[in-house]
Amino acid sequence: MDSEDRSPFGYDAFRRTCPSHTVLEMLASKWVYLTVCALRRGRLRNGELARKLEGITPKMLTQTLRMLERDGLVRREVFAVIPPRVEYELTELGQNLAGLLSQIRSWAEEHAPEIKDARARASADHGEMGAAP
Amino acid sequence: MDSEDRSPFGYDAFRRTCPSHTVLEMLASKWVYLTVCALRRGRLRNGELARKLEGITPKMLTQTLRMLERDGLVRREVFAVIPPRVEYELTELGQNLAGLLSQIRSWAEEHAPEIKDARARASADHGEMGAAP
DNA sequence: AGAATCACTATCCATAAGGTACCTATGTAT
DNA sequence: ATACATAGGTACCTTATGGATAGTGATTCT
Repeated sequence: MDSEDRSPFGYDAFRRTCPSHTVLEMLASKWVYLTVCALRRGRLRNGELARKLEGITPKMLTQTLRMLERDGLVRREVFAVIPPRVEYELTELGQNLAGLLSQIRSWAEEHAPEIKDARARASADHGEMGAAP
Repeated sequence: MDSEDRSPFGYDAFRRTCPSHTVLEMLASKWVYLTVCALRRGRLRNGELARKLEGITPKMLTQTLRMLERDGLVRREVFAVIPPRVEYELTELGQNLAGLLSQIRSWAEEHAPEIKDARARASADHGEMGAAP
């Protein structure tokens, strides 16, 4: 039965021409996850985001925010002052998504140890480079 | 307050050296989403997955499955027959995750129209190439 | 005999991620 | 007066990654 696989909306993310597939593609980015999670509890400025998202480069931050804005998940507000001030906040749609993405983040944090162990076991089974006494 | 941002597990996905950050990185792939969703209701063979995940290349399928296996989300079973028979199924950890990823998939399918509209509006505002009467 | 199934593997190329440097405009410090 | 800091970017370049194409070996189907 495939009926369980199809959403009741007529969209099917398994088909690469389906709009929902491109949505999934857009969500499949660690910076999207983290940016949306970071904005979850309120608006932030560019610099605040840059500090919160450890390791993000200005280019990736701008790119990610522009994409989220384009897709209607983030609202960008510019204040005409010097030095410039720009604030970002989630739209309603974005907040809706943020709930789910936060769950994924929590899952990642909760199960990180298990996965770390699994990886260690995998490289021990495979790599097998330790000099056994 | 940052307290709400930190999980009760001592892991913080915002820090790029945290194991949970690498877990998030691993999850940030459309093929991971779709593969885990596809295996949600039972074990499948390589070929069955290849047909279900429209557009995936054999390389990406193998790569994705190997990664999921390495991280303990998928179990791989080989039958020593000719022609070869290999089956994949979710581990308990994988099934646990599949619930969340299915929600993301449903969200993508449910909100695809809104996002499509937002994109159309964005390119209309920006592109602005239509000859206005 | 030739094609198809099956589960991969190897190779190449285009795209995307990522890093560094620089730009705008102002106020402040020296 | 020159230099620096702030803030929010853009431009340029290098390196990973994703994706396309073709091939492997053994067997069954037509």
